[in-house]
Amino acid sequence: MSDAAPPSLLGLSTYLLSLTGKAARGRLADRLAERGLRLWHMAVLAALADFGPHVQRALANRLSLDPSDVAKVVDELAVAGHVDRVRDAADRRRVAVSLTPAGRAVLAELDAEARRVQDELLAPLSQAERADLQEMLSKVYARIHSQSAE
Amino acid sequence: MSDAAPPSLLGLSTYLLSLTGKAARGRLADRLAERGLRLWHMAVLAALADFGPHVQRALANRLSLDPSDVAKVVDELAVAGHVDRVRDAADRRRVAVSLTPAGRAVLAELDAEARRVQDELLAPLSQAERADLQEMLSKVYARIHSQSAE
DNA sequence: TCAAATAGTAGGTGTGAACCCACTATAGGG
DNA sequence: CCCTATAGTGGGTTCACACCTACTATTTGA
Repeated sequence: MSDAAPPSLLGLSTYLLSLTGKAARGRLADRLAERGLRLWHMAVLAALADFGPHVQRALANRLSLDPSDVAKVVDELAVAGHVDRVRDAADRRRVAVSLTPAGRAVLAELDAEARRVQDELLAPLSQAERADLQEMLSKVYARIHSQSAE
Repeated sequence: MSDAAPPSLLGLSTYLLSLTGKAARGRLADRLAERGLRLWHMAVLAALADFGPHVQRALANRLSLDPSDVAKVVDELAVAGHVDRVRDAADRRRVAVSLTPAGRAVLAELDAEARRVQDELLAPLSQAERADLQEMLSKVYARIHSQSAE
């Protein structure tokens, strides 16, 4: 039912990135929402899976997320049984967060879900193109990330 | 200051798209904000420039924006002198929205601004890569758009 | 000519994200 | 032993975005 969008916008990669990014984010978020999760939950689970247990402060740094927001996300994951929180015996201020087997299993499902979203979203691209896209986005991301790290 | 992000997320094009899209959107929005504008203002100006005057309902269809939100955006653009609103003589319910010369000039500046953002964001890519990216994103967008149009 | 449909608009709702402050508990250095 | 820094947490603010509802003015068609 919608008419054609303005070509002068569609000629801007910036604009297309913003639109496709929103679509990607939205679709992934929808799948996560079916399990009562949001993107940050997945990000935390992924960080724990990739790098092992974290103190919350470290999670905040790695994910560029506010410590108080980390606390909330971790709390929700703990309630769901996806992570364990154990207070550090040596430094009782710190809380070590680690993945439970259930959390690892959920993450695997979320990853599969994400790949399904990806297949659907990138359907018009050939396998070679998808690889190129991944490569280019990685470069772009690397620059963004290093800049924000300053 | 930020540590490395989880590789299992960065391996997902979905996730990279979402991140880079957010960066693109954010940076562009920042530039627009300096002029007191938001992305929808630019979208409306672009639609008027590309397709000529629109009745508001047509703008809403073209941009997939709620009619009541179109009214607000158009109202702000009219106050700023970027668009004219004239009531249709034949059908006095309708309001034709058209670009003023000032609006056209502002749009040109916004476009230049967007291209600067783009150059900055896509700096790690060669010219050929940027063209490929644009091409791929166009395909992906076309699919998204046709789906939402159903 | 009257009922239904349509264009525009004012105002409000819900949500998610990003941020920020205050507070408690704990640790560590001088 | 105290002063400062740090980890975690609860609470709240702000903002943009998408959406929805109610209402007025106007047109159209039976």
